[in-house]
Amino acid sequence: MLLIAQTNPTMNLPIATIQRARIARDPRFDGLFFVAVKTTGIFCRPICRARMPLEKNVDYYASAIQAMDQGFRPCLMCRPDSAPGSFAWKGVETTVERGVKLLSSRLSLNIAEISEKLGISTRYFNRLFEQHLQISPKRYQLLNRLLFAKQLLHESTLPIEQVAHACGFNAAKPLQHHMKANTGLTPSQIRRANSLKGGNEGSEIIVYLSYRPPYQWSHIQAFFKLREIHSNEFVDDSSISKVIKVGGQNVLFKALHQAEQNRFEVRFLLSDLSVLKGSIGVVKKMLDLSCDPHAIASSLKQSGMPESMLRSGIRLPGINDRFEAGCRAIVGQQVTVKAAIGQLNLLQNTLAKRANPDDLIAFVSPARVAGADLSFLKMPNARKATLKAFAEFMTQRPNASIAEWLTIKGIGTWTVNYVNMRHSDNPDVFLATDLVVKNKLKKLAEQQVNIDADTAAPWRSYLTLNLWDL
DNA sequence: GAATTCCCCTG
DNA sequence: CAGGTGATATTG
Repeated sequence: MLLIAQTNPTMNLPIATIQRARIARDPRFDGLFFVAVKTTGIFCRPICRARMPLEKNVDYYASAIQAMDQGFRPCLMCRPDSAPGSFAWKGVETTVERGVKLLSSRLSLNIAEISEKLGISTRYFNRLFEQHLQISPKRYQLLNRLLFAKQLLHESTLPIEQVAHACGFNAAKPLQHHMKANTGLTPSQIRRANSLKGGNEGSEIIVYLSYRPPYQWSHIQAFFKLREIHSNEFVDDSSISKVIKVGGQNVLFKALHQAEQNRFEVRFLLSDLSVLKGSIGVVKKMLDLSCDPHAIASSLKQSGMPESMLRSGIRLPGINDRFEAGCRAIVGQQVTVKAAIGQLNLLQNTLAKRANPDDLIAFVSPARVAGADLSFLKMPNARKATLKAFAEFMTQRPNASIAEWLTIKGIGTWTVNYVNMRHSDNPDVFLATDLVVKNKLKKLAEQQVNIDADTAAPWRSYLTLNLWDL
């Protein structure tokens, strides 16, 4: 028997395909249909590791909601009730992924603290890590620390003692010891190859971050300038400054573009060196410094994008903070960039007052927005409610996956995709439903220019960006 | 490496 | 519904 409702357009699959997908536990069908077992009253995802039920005992549903409506309860192993893309949904893979991320961005945390953040025992974390990456977390962390130390020795003038602290060591000694043991060189030998001049004035730390040219600074500069939130960031012709939150701390940075050297000179103002690595990561992400412009350009050409329209060296302007990204997306629904940014500035100015009009301060916190009366904003009431619900959600579950935001009323696929494009590390987000993108594609089609978005994979974010004016 | 948890089948 | 089987994830 087949109980798939026609309400789900993806569900026009032949029954034989569904059956085969189930037997094979084919992950490509995960989320497209659900398997309900009549004998137990439990429903699962096609990938569920549980014992395979007999064909005569199963019903198929297009959605978890439908299965639950029919009286089935979600399986405790495969969690068909969780949102696709969430941590619970993706399981072990994301745990390792998050572990790697934490390990390489928070150098001062030990393995026990990381495991705790992941919600698993250190024992299991060790095993998973070893299993997937063939290296222990401890060793991975050490090499990461040394790599970062080497970078700082080369690309900053930070004293060695402070380099050690920035890498999660308690003192210079252990850094010297491990560096010598693993690279054959001591930190001061590495430092000697550094030709950078100038000290670190006060508590300011200067780091030089290079990129692969070409880099179209004018585009990313204009993009950020147009979306500037005045008390949080400052954009001028050659630099961008912003207060970011890293590891619970506020960090001010100023990234100055130095086109001749293909790099940015980045100055950080931070109270604790342990967040330096994370801060550098944020800047790299915002300015898209790791991208390979040549690979992207050739892939965009394949999609049918005319050479004349292709902006060489275009970068994806990133947003590191998830709450900020969500706010920008929600407020930006269905309105011009200008209108949206006006409201964001109003939000920031009303709820996050600065002591001194020249100071830069952090973006308003979720708690502040959740607790505020938002009637001062000029936007539809429904959108204000969404913004507030989103802020509440973020105070409760700041680490929930972005896909889970879909459960909030007023947050749909466009909003989630926009956030994914600007915040996630996946460069393959195509905003097919975006109004500007649609209009542009239509206009191009009228001029006999047909763009096949799929062939731009895995760089479809850049295709989207190229279709926007700014 | 054992114990636990969870699922599905059969009687 | 109870009892038994098999399989995987996770822990101590």
